[in-house]
Amino acid sequence: MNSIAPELIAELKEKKEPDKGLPPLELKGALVMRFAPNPNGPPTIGSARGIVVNSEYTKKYHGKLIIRFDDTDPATKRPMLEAYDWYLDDCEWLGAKPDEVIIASDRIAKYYEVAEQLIKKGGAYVCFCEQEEFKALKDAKKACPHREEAAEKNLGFWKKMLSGEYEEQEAVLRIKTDITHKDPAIRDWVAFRIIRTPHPRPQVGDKYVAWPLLDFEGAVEDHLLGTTLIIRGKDLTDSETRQRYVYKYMGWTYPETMHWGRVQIHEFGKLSTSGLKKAIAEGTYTGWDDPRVPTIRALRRRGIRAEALRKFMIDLGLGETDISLSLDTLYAENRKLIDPIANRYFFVWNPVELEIEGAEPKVAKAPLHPAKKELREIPVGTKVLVCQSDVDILKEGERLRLKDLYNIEITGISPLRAKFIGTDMDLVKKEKARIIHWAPPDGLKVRVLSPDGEYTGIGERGIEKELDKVVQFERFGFVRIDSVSDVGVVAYFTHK
RNA sequence: GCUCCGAUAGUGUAGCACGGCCAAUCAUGUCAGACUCUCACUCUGACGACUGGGGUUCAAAUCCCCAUCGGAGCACCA
Repeated sequence: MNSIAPELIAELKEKKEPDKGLPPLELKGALVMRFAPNPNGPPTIGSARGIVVNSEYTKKYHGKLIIRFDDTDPATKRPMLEAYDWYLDDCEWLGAKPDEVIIASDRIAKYYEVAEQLIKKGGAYVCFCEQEEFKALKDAKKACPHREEAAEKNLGFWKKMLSGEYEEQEAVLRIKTDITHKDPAIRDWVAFRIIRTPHPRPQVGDKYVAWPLLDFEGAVEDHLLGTTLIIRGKDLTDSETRQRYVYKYMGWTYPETMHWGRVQIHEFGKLSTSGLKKAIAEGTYTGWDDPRVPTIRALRRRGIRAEALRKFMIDLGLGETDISLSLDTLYAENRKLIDPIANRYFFVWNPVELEIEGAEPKVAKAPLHPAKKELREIPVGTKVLVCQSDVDILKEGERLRLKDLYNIEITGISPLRAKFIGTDMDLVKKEKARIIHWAPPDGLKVRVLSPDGEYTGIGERGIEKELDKVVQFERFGFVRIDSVSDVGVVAYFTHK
């Protein structure tokens, strides 16, 4: 076979190895995609999926990527002023710099225009029903009295809505769908409501009282922006059916859509943006980049590479099933990137002093990285620090190796004492003695902030030169050196 | 309750549009071993799945039906 038709073999192989990760797209024309967050908090790991998947497709198919801030709720999901920049910053970090940035609250007038046209076409009406009253009617597949009002009259009501003559809850603009639609979620949905709370953006402030809901704002924007493909969470699947009514009235073409299921991360559980906001305000977390928090900022601070996060997200694919995953895979991905470049250092947490008899002061030499020749030098006297967790399993008389230093025999547990017994590696090779790491008593104070708490101890000198770099604390894990000061070094735990 | 959607190893995923190349891919995980002056890395090996039941067919992970389980929407949130 190989000799008669090698190209067939190649073709078969190609079929067997389709695009790993994201499914290929069947495009009819140019690709325009958007990522549309509400900036009511910083981008989370969940946002990263949207950012990465959208950008991956637009990169692959030479499309256009738009980031659109859906910030049309000044009250319930109130936008956070800093978050706009955080999104742009994290997008850029993730290699997803958008071609265009749109802020919905700057474009309210455009939504008003469409609303007016819809009213004129008889596709929308101002409804004065109380919420429960309308729900009862809707559930019974019955129209409310306002539904049949003439377009002219509705136009008048609409103008009053805009000029602030109605209070909150008093009037809404509804899109006329099919009041008997088999799915109650579709029946005459709300497009605009009154909100008296000023918008946090000073450019907008109290300029408007009639605010569009997401389904309306998104419908208009996706048309205006020329979006050709929408990928979003499956919680928004019904939006498509609702929005299609607007598109039908206006004679627009609806974009293609794809949806993904909910993602839950084991390590973080069910943390909502509002829940996090509260926990931060209460001081449970130190901020939006606390290592225990599922934001992109936190991962960055911990030394996770954008490349690893991208691959992680792409490998998830686009399933509609809800998924529940562990960050282990992300860590494994990241480890592949940082292990070859991270320098190695000793860090002793919960240090215990160990006095060594018969040891001459010397300078220990250890490789900066196991694959490289460069050495780091650590001056040692007759005392070293070792981890409490190593001491816990130590027995008197045990012989062991202090890594890159020399061999000792334990002569006492408390206080901890040992005697120098040589430098020969045979102790490890023939006697299978344990090797533990250590630090000089006059080393650097180090604090490591990790998702499961804080570790404090002493690290060898040299760590202070690695500011902002990811290093490996041997037998501990990878950390990013976050700050270096007189009081010591602060590191953020990356992963094992 | 009404309306949609989904289900492949512990986890995530490929395969499903067009049934046979599938005793099912890849990654991660776990365990064992090799290497190593780290419990890291690397290498080797092992473990582990088509939700269940019917049907169609020579042939079903793939098509059809039912059941079960899971999720989403039914907001003047996004």
